[in-house]
Amino acid sequence: MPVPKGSTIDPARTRAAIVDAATPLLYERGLDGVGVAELCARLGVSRETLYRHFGTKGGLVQAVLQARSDRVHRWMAAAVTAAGADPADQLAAVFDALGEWYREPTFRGCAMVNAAAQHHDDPVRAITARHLDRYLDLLSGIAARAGAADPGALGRQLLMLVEGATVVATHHGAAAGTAEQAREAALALLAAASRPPG
Amino acid sequence: MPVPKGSTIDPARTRAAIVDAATPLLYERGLDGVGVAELCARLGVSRETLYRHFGTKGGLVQAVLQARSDRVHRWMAAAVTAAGADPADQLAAVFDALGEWYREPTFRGCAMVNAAAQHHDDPVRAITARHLDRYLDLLSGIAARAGAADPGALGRQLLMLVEGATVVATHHGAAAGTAEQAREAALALLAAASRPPG
DNA sequence: AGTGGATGGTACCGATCGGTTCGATCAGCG
DNA sequence: CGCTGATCGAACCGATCGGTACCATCCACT
Repeated sequence: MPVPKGSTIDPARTRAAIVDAATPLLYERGLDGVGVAELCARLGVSRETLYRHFGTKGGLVQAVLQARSDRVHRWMAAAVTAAGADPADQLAAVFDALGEWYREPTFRGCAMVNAAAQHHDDPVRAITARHLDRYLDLLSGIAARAGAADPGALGRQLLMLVEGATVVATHHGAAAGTAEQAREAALALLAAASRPPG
Repeated sequence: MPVPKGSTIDPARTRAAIVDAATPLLYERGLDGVGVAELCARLGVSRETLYRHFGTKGGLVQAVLQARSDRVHRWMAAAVTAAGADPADQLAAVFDALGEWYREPTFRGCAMVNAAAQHHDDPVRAITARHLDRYLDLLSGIAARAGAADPGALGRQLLMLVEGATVVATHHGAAAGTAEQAREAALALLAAASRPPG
């Protein structure tokens, strides 16, 4: 039964379509860079439908950010698991995936960082903070499997490389091998931390 | 002669005062988060004066960003020169300075990254790109003095740590020793690159 | 004292913003 | 068929936006 009881057209499908269509537009032009009018026009959706599903523009923004965070996380997790069991290979896979992202013509930096730079208020910050937390979990897990003495600290250092590489790639173009340099730095840190000190 | 020929009140002084007063406000609330009306009210400046000096709000934004970039660069350069001749000490001084910044209650992330996230258009991007370039020059110089095989590549890796640490500090609070972890990572990369491979 | 440029204060402009409302339309279920 | 609810399209609202115009004021130099 593709349609839930008591309704004719599936609202959940409409909602998902709106989120999917709004995501690239809000990412490219910025959360405040595109108004509701243009948003509805590009989405092929009436104003009333948008407000009935999300209540406010901020609600749509939160839904878009949450969906994007989930998507990025699934993408990264898939890249890691596809890299095999070696923690170094897994870490290299993370930065290779980032390199692919940087080379996409639509790349405009980390959507979470961009969003937080604009709306340093309420619920958006919660979403971006959770996004970074999930990233940290992924990297700390790699650090732990590599036998790092302090997986949490190494994970945070690796997270800095991930976000820093994204910032540098955003501002210095994708041509230079930003992802490759970040990967080498990450592997060097991982190797140093896996080796007992002294 | 504090006053230039042919004028009564020094316009340059007024302009500098406007830039100084607008800087923290635009940094805290975002470039688009504060309107011209409130801006003038907080600055104690009439609308006409602001537009005569900067032509448009974008002109004021560019002047503010340029001034902040200059100030940050002077601050970092001073921290480096005060650290002595050892490149490792100089690099540590950079991250210690960052740590002080992160702990300031007004810290809200890198103003250049925030600005670029909002206005990914022409002149703002030029200012932020030059800001990162100057940062890169500073770090590459340290890498070169440390005898790195590829000072440019190491400089970019260190730049990633600087910007990444700033992002993490912005989203994870200043409590955790973000700057210290970044400093250790940077020193580890510097030591590894100064040592001949193999 | 008088002159002229710099400023403050304020009203005003058109445009756009986010958000609301209303009626027509359309798809599915009984 | 008739009913119900999701949707569209467009008009509309108040607020705010960046920017302009006008005038009184004020300061510094002659």
